[in-house]
Amino acid sequence: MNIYDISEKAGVSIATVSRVLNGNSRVSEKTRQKILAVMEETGYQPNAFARGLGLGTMNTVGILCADSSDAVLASAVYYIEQELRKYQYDALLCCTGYDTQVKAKYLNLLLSKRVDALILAGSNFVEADQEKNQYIVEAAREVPVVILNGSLKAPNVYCALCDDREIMRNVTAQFLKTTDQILYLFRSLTYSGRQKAAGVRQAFADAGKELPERQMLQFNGSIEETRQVLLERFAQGERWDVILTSDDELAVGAHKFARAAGLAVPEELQIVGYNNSRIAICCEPEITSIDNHLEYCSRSAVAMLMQVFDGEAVPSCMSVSGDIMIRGTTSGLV
Amino acid sequence: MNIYDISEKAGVSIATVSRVLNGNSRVSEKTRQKILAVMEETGYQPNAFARGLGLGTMNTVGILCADSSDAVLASAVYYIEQELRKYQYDALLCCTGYDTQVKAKYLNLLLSKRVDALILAGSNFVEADQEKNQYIVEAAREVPVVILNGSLKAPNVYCALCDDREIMRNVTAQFLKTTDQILYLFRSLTYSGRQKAAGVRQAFADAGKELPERQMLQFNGSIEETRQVLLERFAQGERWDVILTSDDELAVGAHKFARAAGLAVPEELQIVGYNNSRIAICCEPEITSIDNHLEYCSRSAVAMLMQVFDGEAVPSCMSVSGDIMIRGTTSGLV
DNA sequence: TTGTACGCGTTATCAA
DNA sequence: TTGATAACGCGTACAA
Repeated sequence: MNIYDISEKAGVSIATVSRVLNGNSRVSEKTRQKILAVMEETGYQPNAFARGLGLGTMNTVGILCADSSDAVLASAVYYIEQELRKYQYDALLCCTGYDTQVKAKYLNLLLSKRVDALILAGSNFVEADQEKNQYIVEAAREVPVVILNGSLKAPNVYCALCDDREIMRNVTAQFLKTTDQILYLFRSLTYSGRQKAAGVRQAFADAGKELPERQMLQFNGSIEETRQVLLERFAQGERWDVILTSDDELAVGAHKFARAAGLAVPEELQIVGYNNSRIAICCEPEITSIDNHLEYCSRSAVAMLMQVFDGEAVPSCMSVSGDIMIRGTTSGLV
Repeated sequence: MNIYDISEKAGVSIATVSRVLNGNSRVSEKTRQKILAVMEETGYQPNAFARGLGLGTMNTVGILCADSSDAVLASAVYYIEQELRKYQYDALLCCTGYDTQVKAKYLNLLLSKRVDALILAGSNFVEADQEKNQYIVEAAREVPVVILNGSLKAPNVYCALCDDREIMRNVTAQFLKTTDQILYLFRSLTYSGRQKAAGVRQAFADAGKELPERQMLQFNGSIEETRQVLLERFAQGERWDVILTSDDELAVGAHKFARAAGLAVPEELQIVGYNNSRIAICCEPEITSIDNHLEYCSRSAVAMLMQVFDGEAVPSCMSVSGDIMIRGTTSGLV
């Protein structure tokens, strides 16, 4: 059932059918009704591919993310998809993993499907080595690229992110008033990973101190493994009053470590998570966590994109504050 | 840059270009190289819409899920997307929410985009009232429909699921050897929700007992709210030796209730979760949970679909056992 | 091995 | 307000 069949049954030309289909041009009410009736009775649906061919778009946006089963990324994908749909865009989802080569490959795959834009969800897309970001810059020559939780200056690239650096500086500074036995436990040096670490360092610098190497611990493992690695360090004599983390999983690991080491939380050890995710409230006491306003950023990212589509002037970067959700694992925060 | 430009620059016809593009028909090595060179230097990419129009497919599968930020559904979506990509299919993601009307609307939206198949992720898609499933049956007249964690008998509908009923019967039966003070705490009566409840009931029936109404508690709230509602019941004098739940969030709520009520776990109260998800291991003691093999089912669902595409004979339903992951919140399970 | 010509189902332009 | 017709870019019989 195509547009010719409809035009024939309705006794009009395909041009007229197309007109009522798209509702822009003027058609007499009588013929419009006639055509609508025929469409109804035949259950006609226009062919999306032909439409795409003619218009050069199928109203589709590609979402790239490393791993949509990760709680944070899953939420981001969800918010993005919801927001896109409000504007009648479909979401083509592509999980890339963390390898740059693979990311580039999949990005180009989506591009070859003629998506109208790309949204890169997650700070892992922007690497410190600018060479490795080149594929993003090139993609932006084809379609607008929006990066969630990452910053990259290039034409046609837009970013929406949280000021991770400032909130980490803030939190660290608060603790530094009473102690500098602070461990910063982080998973990776993605874009926001680097910002967070910089915030911690800056707080130390502002206090006229320097963050000792051994108080920065990079660890990318499960909750159980995190607990283990902290226990080992503890056994070797290391002591901390505060553990800051770059995500809530690590904080849960620290929480379990505290329990295993017999340390009272927050009296003997304070713990701060990041992302304010669901698992932060699964422990007792519940974990104080930094809210990076993922939903707000995600929706804003889409909103920015729509403005770009509309040809409006859009800032290349939008940033929101991180805010502290104070719960039971801290006593020294405001 | 289209196929005509390439053919012109290479001094051949578009047919030949198309042939090297698709690599099926025979082309002399010399002209193939020539054409490839031109493609390379011009950065030519065939137009996916035109291709879709001609072939009637863009190798896209629609994934419907109520809420891709839900941990379980997010994992399902992830596994499905990964598996689809192995077979060179793209995933069009659509989050529908839990309203049947909306689900039907979005399903038809995806259909209008000419997806090659639909995958319905999550047991909430199959309702008890068959009337409400009619839109799925109709969709299956257009394209194959695969349901993950739901069962629906209809032409061109395929299901991959876990035998929730049997494992719940099994677990309940084990506890019934020593006590019948068992509370079954569940969130909703989706397809698998109904199966789980039936399993609990059957175990009671097999033991010659009947599950009292007050030992079935339907509750759809947050962890904190779950804790509250159990505390209220406890305050009213209700006592349980075991709390079985339909998902790990509810189990965490029960866990927090136990702590608040001063009940030792598992000595005074045993708790069983469902889904074997990440949050089951965030508490202390960690929560015994039923593994419904979501990854296996998800990948199998896609595999089934590919076989349907290939015209192979495929069973309309595939089922796997649920298995118990025994952890610290139980003592009476094997 | 290669080329010609048509079909796929729209949208849009230009006349009428 | 309508209709005829040319794009859109590709795949593929059929012919050479």
